[in-house]
Amino acid sequence: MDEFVRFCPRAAGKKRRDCDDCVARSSSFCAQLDDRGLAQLRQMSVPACFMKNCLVFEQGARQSRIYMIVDGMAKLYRLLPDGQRQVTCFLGPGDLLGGIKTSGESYCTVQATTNLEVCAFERRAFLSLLEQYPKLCLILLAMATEQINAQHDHVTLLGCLRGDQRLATFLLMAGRRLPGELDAQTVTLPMSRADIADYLGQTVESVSRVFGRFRDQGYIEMPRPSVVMLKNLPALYDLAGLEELPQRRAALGH
Amino acid sequence: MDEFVRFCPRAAGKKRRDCDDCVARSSSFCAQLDDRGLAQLRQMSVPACFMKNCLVFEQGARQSRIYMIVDGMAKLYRLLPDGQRQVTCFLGPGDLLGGIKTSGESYCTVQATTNLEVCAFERRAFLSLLEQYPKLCLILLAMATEQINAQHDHVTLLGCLRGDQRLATFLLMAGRRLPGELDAQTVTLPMSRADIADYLGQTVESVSRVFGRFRDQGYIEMPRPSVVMLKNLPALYDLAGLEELPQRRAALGH
DNA sequence: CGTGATTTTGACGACACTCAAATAAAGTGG
DNA sequence: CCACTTTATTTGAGTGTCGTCAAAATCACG
Repeated sequence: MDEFVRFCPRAAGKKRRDCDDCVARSSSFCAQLDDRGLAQLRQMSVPACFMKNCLVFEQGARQSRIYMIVDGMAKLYRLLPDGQRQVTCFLGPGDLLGGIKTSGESYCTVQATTNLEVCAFERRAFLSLLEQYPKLCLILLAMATEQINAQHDHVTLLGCLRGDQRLATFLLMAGRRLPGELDAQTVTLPMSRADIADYLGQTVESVSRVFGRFRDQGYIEMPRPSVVMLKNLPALYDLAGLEELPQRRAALGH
Repeated sequence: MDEFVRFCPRAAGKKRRDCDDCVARSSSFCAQLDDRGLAQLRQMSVPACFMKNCLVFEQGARQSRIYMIVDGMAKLYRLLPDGQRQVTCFLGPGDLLGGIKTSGESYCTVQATTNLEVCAFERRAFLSLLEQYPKLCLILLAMATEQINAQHDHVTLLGCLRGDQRLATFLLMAGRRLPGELDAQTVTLPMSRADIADYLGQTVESVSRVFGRFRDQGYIEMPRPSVVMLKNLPALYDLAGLEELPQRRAALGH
């Protein structure tokens, strides 16, 4: 446990959070374990902390641990040789960091977007638990499938949408995910404009311009850059375009 | 089995392929099963066929079957309400169609890019086999993780690269995957320009222009549009940019 | 060999990027 | 707590890339 404290001084004095108080207990794979399994999992887990901007994993490095986010947000990105960056996803409470890939090589860099509270597992111990609990494996498979769908969404966003449509989609996504009502009017963005830009495949300037246009059009208000109040949800949904699943048949080929 | 024949008349008279002759036997999850498991899997599987351009799954439809590609290529795509299309990936021999998601809802449309030979499983039977063979589940998890990585690559391609870089990446990818040597000079593209464009997030015209420029620059030769000879691999690799993993540290944040 | 679909090419316009500077916000030390 | 420094965000002007529309050339198929 000592080892983890260095990531976050505040972790030192902190009492361990009870599993029953943990978001993951109901939302993540923990929810599917029986009491014995949970006890086993808890025994092999260690609470840990990463400060904002801390690197959790680095692209190409071996990783011997797996983390589950308990609180905060992390971003996952790739760096290109020419210095460009692509943020592939933002992960929050209940999400796993480190994947399950056998090789143990990380193709992505994972960085704490906010201060991060996690539950840490030794990769090897976690894998052996997997073998004992086939059901757990199915759950991870379901989680992986969801991840794939999320990536498909992202690909579609990048491949098909204009800048304003991308940001509208992003804001609605953030509104649904972050604390607040479902009809969320106020969204607190835990990431910088640069993070958003690199997620949306655009430059900071372009993203900022769209923010400005949304403000001028009355779609949003921004008391601070990180606080966005969605004042015209219909307009944003209309822009986003990815939301409703099209029911019509493929008119292509055949 | 009757039912499957309608997809492809040619399947009717065809003798069942022996598992030992199947690409998947060595490359896909079949490789990891013991004799008993393979026998069980084989018993519950049915050979099937889809003709070129046939829809295997439709976006939003329930799917009661899972297919493994034995021969040919399929494309996976999403349709947007406005008619735009995003091809999220091309799948080949050894790849699974239909995912394992519990809901059984397909978020993507799957269409045969070439005539397709598959091995069909009832979803329910397949899932019960999963519970019997925990190891199989781990393999699927590994496959899913690979898919996620592939999607990350795609996201990065769409988010960071210019048109010429995208096509260069695509051609090299195709060269590595399709039949032919590793130093493949000649690539036979089994998909149309429209498919490539929708995969690369561009219009047919833009893609065609890049093809033309590559030809003019001597990077490639095209006896026919579907046959591309890579004449200057270094130049293409240089353009692609995604290939080499950057070893340098993140200079961001922290 | 003729027909229809795919692919290529051209001209023009819109969107997003680059570079540069101003403004606002956040962090630091007195 | 305030002035100062540093960083993040916004705004502006000019350019390049890619999309749109239209037409020609090529390819695939019967």
